[in-house]
Amino acid sequence: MLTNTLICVAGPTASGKTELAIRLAQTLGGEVVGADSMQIYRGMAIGTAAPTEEERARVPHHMVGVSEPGENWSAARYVAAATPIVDRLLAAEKTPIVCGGTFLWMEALVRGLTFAPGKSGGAVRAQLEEERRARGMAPLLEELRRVDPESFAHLHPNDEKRILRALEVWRESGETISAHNAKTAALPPRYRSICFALSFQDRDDLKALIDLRVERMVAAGLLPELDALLARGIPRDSTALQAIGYKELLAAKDGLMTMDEAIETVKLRSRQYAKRQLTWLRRRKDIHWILWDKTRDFDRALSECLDIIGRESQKGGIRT
RNA sequence: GGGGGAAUUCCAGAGCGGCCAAAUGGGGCAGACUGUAAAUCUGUUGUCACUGACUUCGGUGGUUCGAAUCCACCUUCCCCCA
Repeated sequence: MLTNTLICVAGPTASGKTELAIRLAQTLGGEVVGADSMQIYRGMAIGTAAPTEEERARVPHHMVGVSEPGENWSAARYVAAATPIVDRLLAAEKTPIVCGGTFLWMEALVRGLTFAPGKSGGAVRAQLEEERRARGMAPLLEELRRVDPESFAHLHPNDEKRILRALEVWRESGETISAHNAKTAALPPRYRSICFALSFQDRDDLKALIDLRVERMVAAGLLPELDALLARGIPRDSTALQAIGYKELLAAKDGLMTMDEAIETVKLRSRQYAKRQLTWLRRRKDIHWILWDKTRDFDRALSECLDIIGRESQKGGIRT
């Protein structure tokens, strides 16, 4: 059992994170801490492929299905909520198995990122949005160039979201986001961690599994699940209904496409999402890849992980 | 059976004598990512010996200095009248 280290289980959607995390938790005497921006919501189990009742009965899960879908989460809020849980587990000598598809959240938790001030939905942000509506991006871009030339240099002019964010941080704190990020990047990670990423050797196998899983979601009642959310009055523009699967079926309900087209779109968007996840993970050089050959063999994956954990422990610093 | 229309690069779809390896969108591939991240943004996408050359726009043959663009025939598809 590891007592001062957490294990991360990453990988693109449908790669088998949930099952591997549970097996690791069972073997190491740990508990699963979700790191997923959509599985965090209640009532979206089918569409987000969240761990089932049976799976959750095998080992305790945290940060999964804990929020009303109408709420808005962010990486910062997630870190604030998950850190005490991780600390509590470590204090109880249980290994936190951090598992999920939102790698920004996962990394922020492990590294202990402190985000620059300014919360989404704040007054400064509203002001910025208003200025953009009134005068367009050009003056804002010019302000960024003046105020934070470093961010200006590496942000693409079309990347409005990040430009607004950079200005928000500046106006709110008087510190540039580039200075803040440089500062936090230099900090040592809050937790020692060993990270695994699951994927398939051949991406076509991943794609096939994603397609299959979407079909299963539909068969399992994705549409009724969406209807239930709508019946509960979850706003259509909420973060939760931006989730792949829900937004496409919603479009079909609105008559923008047929249900079959919507389902095909869900498959497509899921594949594209998986690709983005892989891009994110590829730049992490400290990650241990576990690659499936055609089918997912969890016995083999588990023993591979345990070998790696054993080797990493030998390197020192990790108490077992 | 008669009349009309269309065939373009992975897909859709512009182009309608030279500025076309061919707009644009989609998809693919690659990348970025520090408070919405299942989001958002970027690059690239005929081949090669890649600031140049070569092969493409249903097929064959013509007209022309020059054709994806014009003509003839052929093939396939669509529509209308029977």
